Amino acid sequence: MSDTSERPIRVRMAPSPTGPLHIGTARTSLYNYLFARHHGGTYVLRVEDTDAARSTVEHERDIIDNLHWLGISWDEGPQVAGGEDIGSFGPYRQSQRMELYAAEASRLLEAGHAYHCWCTPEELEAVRRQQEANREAPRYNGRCLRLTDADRQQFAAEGRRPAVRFRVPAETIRFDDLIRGEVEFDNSLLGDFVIVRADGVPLYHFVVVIDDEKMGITHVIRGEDHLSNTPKHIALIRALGYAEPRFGHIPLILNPDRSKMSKRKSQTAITAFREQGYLPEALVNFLAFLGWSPGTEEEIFTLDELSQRFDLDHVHKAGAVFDQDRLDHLNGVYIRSLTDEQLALRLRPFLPDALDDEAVLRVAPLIKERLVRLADAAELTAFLTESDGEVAALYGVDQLVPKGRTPADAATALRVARDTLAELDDRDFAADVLESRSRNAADGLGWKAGDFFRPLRAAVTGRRVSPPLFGSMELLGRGRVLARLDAALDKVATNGANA
RNA sequence: GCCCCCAUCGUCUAGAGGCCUAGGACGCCACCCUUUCAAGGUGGAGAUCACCGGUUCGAAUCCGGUUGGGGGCACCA
Repeated sequence: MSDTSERPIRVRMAPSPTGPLHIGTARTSLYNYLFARHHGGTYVLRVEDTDAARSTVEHERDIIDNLHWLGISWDEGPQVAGGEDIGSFGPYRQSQRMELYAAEASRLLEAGHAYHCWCTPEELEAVRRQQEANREAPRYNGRCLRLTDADRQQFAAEGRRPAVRFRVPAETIRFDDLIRGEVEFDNSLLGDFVIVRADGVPLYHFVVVIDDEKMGITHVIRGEDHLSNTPKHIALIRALGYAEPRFGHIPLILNPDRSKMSKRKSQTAITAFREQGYLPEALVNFLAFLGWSPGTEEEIFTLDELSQRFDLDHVHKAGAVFDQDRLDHLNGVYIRSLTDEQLALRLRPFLPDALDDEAVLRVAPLIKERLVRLADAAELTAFLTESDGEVAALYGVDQLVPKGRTPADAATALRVARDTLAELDDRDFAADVLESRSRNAADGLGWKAGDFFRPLRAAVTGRRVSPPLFGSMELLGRGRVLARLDAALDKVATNGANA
């Protein structure tokens, strides 16, 4: 067994384009990236698309785009947009490496480390069911290991095509996991597993081992769900005469019920987070802390800072529940750290075209402090673009009338505000003027501020998630504010009379 | 069923024998600030460190067991 510690560090991420970039894949990729950067190693992207039926170019696009979006870059990887592969260990798509896998399978076959299996899926299923009924471990019973040549000819004559099974040596496999320490498995408990399907497609456990060797991978950092697969990989590595890399298994990201995070129970696609307006900086910061900490009480880090601080010693062993509240908080922190100009730029794709760039820039500082996700901006600023009629439909009388007040009270507040506004001409119309006038009016009535401003807010914005009242009025313009006030007044009058 | 991994506030975590009557953050509650919503500030509730036993003068920290949780056992990755 060769010593990998002398080799230059090479790590990889190996996403499978059978779905959009998953939050767990993103986190594993991030850890590998940080590990490579921290140690000055090489970071490789390899696309695991052997399963042609489930892999799509759209998913590969999504994965690559979103990895870029997160700020994760790689030193070697597949060519995109008709370009060349980057790096000399390619091709970096497994679908382009099929001859290699076939050659290695033949090698194993010839050496007697693998054999043909003619069992049909139905036969296999029957055996499995029988084993379950007998409360035995579900594993291959080794039937095709004892076949005669006559049997084989018979199967071939029936038109059956054989799969290739790896003959797992009955031995104890030990390895020193980078995160979990010494781990030991008894491979005699394993059944011989398929490495090449009957249709000639090589399977994951097989190709991952071949590619990690051929690409010179020294450290395999992956999710804990692969811990029990590692003894299979090591057995394969030995049979093929490869160098054994170091393995490190990071804890899983969990659903709130502590099961492995899944699409069924949680939102897992990075694209979805992106579309909701999470900042990549926030997501990266959040993901890094799901299973790792710098060992101090600091918690806001950029990608570069993480690269400097990251090390496997501080990676946890226990799984971590994905905490949406915490992500939201972090996102707010990052949004607030943006300048108005930066925020406006990020906000642009989330706001309707009807708002021109200048309007977006004016809106940015108004909503910055209450923005959780960029997509929320659409709701916070909806009052700017909706027609007055549509806005009027959004609120009901109950929202116009504060608790403990009557419709008549609400009408008074609205009227005072409208009359105050009417005194101002367009030139004077400014938030600070309006604000001081309104406050005086509320004072004059001896009203609590909240009771006075609540009908105003509902009338002007018609929104539950409220932008700052006076800023909104200024953005809207005097004419439209007056119109909305009048509409609200009508509503209170008619509904109040009916009540 | 078999194998493996894990176990500090609801959640993310600090903690690698005495600094811990266990610290920070999110969330929650209260107050302050703002005569609006947030943001911000201050304070509070919240963990007998899963349980039992051992080692030690001393254990959240080391060892063993128990319980609980998770993962794996595909002609998916």
